[in-house]
Amino acid sequence: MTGPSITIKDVAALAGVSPATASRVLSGNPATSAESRQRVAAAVAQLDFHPNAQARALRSTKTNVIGLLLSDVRNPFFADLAHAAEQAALAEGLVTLLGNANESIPQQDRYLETFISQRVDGVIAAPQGEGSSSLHALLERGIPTVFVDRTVNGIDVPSVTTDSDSGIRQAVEHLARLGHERVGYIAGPQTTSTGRDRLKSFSRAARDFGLSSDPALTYFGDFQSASGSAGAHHLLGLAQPPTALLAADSPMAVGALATLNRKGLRIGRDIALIAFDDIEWFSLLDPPLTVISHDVEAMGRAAVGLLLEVIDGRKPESVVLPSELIVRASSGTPDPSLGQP
Amino acid sequence: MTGPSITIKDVAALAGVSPATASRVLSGNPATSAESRQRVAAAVAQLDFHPNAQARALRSTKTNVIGLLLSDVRNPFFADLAHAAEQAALAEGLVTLLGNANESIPQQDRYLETFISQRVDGVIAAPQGEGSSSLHALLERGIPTVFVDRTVNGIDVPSVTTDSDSGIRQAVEHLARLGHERVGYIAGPQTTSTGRDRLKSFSRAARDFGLSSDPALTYFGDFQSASGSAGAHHLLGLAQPPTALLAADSPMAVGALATLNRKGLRIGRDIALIAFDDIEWFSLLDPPLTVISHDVEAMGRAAVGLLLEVIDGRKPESVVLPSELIVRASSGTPDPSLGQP
DNA sequence: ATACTTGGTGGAATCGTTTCCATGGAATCG
DNA sequence: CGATTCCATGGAAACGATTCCACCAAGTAT
Repeated sequence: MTGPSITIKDVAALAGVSPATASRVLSGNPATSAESRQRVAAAVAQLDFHPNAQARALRSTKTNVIGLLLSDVRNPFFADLAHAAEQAALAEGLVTLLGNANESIPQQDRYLETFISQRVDGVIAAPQGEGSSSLHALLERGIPTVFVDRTVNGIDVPSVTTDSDSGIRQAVEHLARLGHERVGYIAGPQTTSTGRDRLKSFSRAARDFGLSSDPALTYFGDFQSASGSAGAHHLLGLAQPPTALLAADSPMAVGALATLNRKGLRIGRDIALIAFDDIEWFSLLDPPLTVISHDVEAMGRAAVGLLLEVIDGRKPESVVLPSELIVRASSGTPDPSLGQP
Repeated sequence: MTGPSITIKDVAALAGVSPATASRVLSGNPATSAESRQRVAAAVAQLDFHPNAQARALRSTKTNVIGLLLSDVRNPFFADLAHAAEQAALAEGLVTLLGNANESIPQQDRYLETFISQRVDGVIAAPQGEGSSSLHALLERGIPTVFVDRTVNGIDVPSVTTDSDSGIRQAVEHLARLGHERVGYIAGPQTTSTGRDRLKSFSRAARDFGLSSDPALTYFGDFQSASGSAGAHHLLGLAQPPTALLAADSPMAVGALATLNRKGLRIGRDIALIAFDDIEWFSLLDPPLTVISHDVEAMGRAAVGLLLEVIDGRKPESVVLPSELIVRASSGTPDPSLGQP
């Protein structure tokens, strides 16, 4: 069906030059005559030649491929991030090898091994857990790496993260002002830096603004929607249930929302709900959801920018992007009749 | 920083065998002694050897990489599809190179060229428009290709698509039963097969069930949310506005939803809304959205299955998956006071 | 015993590029 | 006008794996 594929030798032969010259023309090497350039270009067009990226990479040790490792594209936050990073990379002439770790360390390792074997020029990762062995293998090989969204303790690579603290603090203050005293927190997994940081911020803010610091008000989820449902269910079943819920990411907020709806609670009246991560349609819900928002697009772009610097051999500073509260109708005044059994 | 990388020769030397034998051990060739296997394995572990995928692919003409070309990962439908396909591929030992065409033909071509250069083992594509030049280049090279979600007229490759007709017909019948006569349709771009097929199904069903076939009731969007907003705005501004809206994909439905909310219309009472594509949180809206649902997970798996068959040199039959209406509260009885200026 | 498989092995060619090095001609300089 | 630089070029050696081919030792059939 498919004959022997056309190589640079065929192009060179047709153009009447040597493969070396053809290669120089193709790579834009200035040491070429106008004549050669023109003839090679014509031959390339005529043969519809596509250089073999494997052979090229083998010789030049540059693949123009980067690896993007994240948890789950189905999470809108990561989908936005993937889109932003991929588009930014494309603008720099890099294509993206996508790895979905599915919040699973073995699968993360699987993809990191693949990235190493593929000799990617660099890796952008939202790492799981505490430095897996493959993560160390990556760094020991000196493969340029940046972290995005999350970091790993004790691994010093440039990162672009969100300053969750400011947004969470605003959210807690907002709830406190409205008179909430018991706020349930659906936390992310404590094996991720974002999970830990956001919980810490929440606890500190709760203390600072005089909210209950009852540990029973914290439920540990896994950043996926089912755990948000379970968390809301659990928290509302407490002897002293919270009057407001704060979820550490959007899928868990969606899960919590489902539970609240199922229980017939009126959001924004019977109970307040705030989500970390803004998603386009959160503002379309009834009531619209109060959220802690951050600029995911900027995060993706920044990650690619940092990675390019690392590839260039520099050691860029990490970037921390702000977060802020966007108040909508889902966070209302607590109902005094609640929480009084 | 990073020394000369370790090659199979280093492994062979350490194991006291030839590179040929080491290679055989690594690729599971049975013509190896237990002794060699054991020694090579030990050397690989000790050196933390990762074979160079480029060199391997160059010689063996298999990359174990497939290209996945789709429109936009931010569209939950494609995110689900990407996730399903990627996981299914991974289970077969293939990694996925992701290309986001962004509903743009030049960008689609850019990625297809990349896939060709990367010598991917196969391509799963949700194609834009009518066979671009790069799409033909792909097929002329005999690169195994399957279409997913969409097809292209005149290009005969196996595909896995949704039978939109059944779902749309059910939706139209449902609306007709409720007494709706003027149903606005927010169509997808007519440069995609899904855009065309769904419009055709809608028109036919509208005629069959006695709905108005006023062409003004069809608005042509581009499968992205902004066009859904614009479409709803336009349709509601007609002299005889529709009492129900059907959007051909979920982002456009979200856009329409935003417009309806902004106009203060009560969905399910003042106006009915149905979306093609079910999204987890559509059932969480107030009111929950009536949708035409199909199994995206199955679609992704089927696409990988077909691709593997094509790679194996077979010529599999295309797969058509069913769609069905899921009635929720957003599709209600038309308000008789509407549409009577 | 001789011939003939069998199974493991190593040497060397090969995949398609890039890049080092040498070369030859034209242009520039003293 | 001869010597030097400059530039475009081609030949050939890499890059790191796989795989063809020949080989040798040991086992089996004659």
